[in-house]
Amino acid sequence: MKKGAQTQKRDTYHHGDLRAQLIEATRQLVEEKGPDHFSVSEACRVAGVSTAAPYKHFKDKDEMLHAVAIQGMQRQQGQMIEELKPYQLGTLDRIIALGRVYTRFASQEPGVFRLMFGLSSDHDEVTELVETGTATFEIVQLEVAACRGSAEINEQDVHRSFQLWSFVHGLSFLAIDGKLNKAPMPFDMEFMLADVAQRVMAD
Amino acid sequence: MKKGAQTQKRDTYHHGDLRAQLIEATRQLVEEKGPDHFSVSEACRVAGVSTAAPYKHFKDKDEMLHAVAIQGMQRQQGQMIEELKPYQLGTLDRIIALGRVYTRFASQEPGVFRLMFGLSSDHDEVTELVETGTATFEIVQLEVAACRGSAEINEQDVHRSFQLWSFVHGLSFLAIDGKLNKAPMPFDMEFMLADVAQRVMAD
DNA sequence: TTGTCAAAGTAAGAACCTCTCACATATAAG
DNA sequence: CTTATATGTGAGAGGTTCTTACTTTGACAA
Repeated sequence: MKKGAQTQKRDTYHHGDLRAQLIEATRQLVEEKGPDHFSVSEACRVAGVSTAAPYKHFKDKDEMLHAVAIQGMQRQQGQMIEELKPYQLGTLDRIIALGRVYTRFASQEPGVFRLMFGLSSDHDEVTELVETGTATFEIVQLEVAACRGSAEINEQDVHRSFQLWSFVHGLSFLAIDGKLNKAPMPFDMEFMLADVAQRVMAD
Repeated sequence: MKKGAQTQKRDTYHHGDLRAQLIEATRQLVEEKGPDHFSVSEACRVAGVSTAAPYKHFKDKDEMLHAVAIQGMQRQQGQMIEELKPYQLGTLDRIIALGRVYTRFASQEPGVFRLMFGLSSDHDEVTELVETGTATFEIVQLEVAACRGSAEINEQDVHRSFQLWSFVHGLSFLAIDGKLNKAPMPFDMEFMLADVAQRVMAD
């Protein structure tokens, strides 16, 4: 008889890979209850360890959340690279694909997405988070330049990339906040992405 | 000798206007420490009452935060109406003005802005919040229609309004998250707003 | 003027929470 | 086999949210 997926039991004193399991438990709980309303002790219960255990692996609660945010950024970036594959370099479809991944990620993992951007915890100071974010934005900029037929990013490309990022970023938040379904007409995400991509990339 | 703006003293047993003062204390603290890291007891210390007092006026912590979010929405809406005044009806300048208020509000009150949108607390169920938000979006839609020279909002207007909203919403978040200053060139917010407004409103 | 009631405060405490400390146990390296 | 180190635990200090029973006070009817 299993005792609820809630709590893990273990026969060894040492855990094996507590750090990874705590991150996973944190991710789950953040998704379930939201980044606010997450508690370290609950993560401990899920992982089946004492409430003191996490502090061997993380400085504090915020660092646990940071770890989940970092993994989220990496997952998001991975999905982008994957999604680009079917499309030919230099096409608008690739820009649209990046936007699709962004909004889809937010919809599928709203808790983690909020963690990545919505919290006030000083993310500036988490270098790994900043670096992953910068790398992802680099991908966008390169795609925008490629649409011009260039491999070099110029000032206009940066500008357009920020416009695209702002748009999908806001769209994602509005989506997970449930603001889009209040519209009088059905909301067509794919059309919205394509329309904006075309407008921003137009001369 | 004043005893630090920290704690209010009072000679009467009854407070007078505790609800309002608690909301103000909450707003201050949310701004200072961020929506996460806000504590009811600290607000009580600021207001100079026992930690049980708030529960005569609010169901729980979340309801206090909701109250601040609602006031934020109302303040934002007020600023929009004010900012529109100098500009002639039906001009792009009015669209730009709305965007300017949105991003400016976020920059000036990032804590409250995050509270209004960034938290997972079920804002759907706070009718006053939803209603104010809807009313504000109505203003945007009317301006978009007016740009077409119409007083009626059609489907395309709704569509464009969502594009504009998404954009300024995302831009605001990126701004308060400090993502915009990483750019290689200086970031010109006003130009960005104007450029996007023009692109979205173009035929 | 006075009696009573409801509104709005308090003190105390239950049930959480984060994080620290001293201590226990297992693993890997010599 | 011994020992150092990494990784776990139990206990607890001090903070938090929220409830309960009690107190104070202002308002209003008699």
